[in-house]
Amino acid sequence: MTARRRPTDAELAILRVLWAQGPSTVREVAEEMRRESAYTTVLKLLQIMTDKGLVRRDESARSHVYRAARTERATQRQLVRDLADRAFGGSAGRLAMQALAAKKASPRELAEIRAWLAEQERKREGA
Amino acid sequence: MTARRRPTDAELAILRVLWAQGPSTVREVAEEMRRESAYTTVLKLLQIMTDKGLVRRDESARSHVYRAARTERATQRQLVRDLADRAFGGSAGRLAMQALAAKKASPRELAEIRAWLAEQERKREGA
DNA sequence: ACTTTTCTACGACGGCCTTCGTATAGTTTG
DNA sequence: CAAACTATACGAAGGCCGTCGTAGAAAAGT
Repeated sequence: MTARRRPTDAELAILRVLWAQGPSTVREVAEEMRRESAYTTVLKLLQIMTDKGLVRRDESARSHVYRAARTERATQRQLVRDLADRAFGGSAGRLAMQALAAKKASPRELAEIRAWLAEQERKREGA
Repeated sequence: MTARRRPTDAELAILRVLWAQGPSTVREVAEEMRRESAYTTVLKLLQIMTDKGLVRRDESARSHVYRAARTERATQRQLVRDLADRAFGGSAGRLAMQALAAKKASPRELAEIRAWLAEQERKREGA
């Protein structure tokens, strides 16, 4: 069974680059992170992440090309669920409330939430 | 400069007990966690957490009494902010959206969100 | 008093994370 | 071709985490 372990901080930092840039070589990732980590550190991490299944590696060229194995969204969901379990008694809803309370929302976010709310109510009526 | 580090998994598990039960002795915490950790493990963790400032210790009795140094709410906020930074480009709003998407909300949560939304709009009008 | 129980303190181990240096091999360039 | 460059692989070090055993003091029970 694939008991999913959550990505570590350094792994997440690399995934962020991969999501933003799309499939990349070690050099491309390292270049983007040159303030944070040396080239060989990024390489090593990517190798480990390959073993863990966090990224996929295309070895057809000499410079291997890495891509995230899971989408940003899927990973976010995993992390949210994980945090909900660890600190919110499993309630993603309470987590959401805290997140809202923590920050003023942009108009765009406000609109999204309004839309989401409307949909929830529609579902409720429908049922 | 209290560069706050986030509590580890085991530390958070202990904090959860402390928040739920209020100030407790090692035994009381360990009893609640007997499925997870041995007595001395809980003890050691609490000692480390004392050094880190995560809990406060009252040594006036032979059995020391520990209490969480920060409220559950404050810690939740910290964790939310941390996750937002690491996986949502710093946007707690986007984190909230993901959390909402991940789960059907209860009527109670729905009501809270409606209230929150109304308040946001009131603020916006006022400004 | 002595034995048993109940504490805290401490040390140590194994594991994982992150770091980077070095080795080695393939590629480009003068 | 030889030198310089660029890749991957690998090993090792240092740090923190979580685990628990053991020692030894204090208290309670008999």
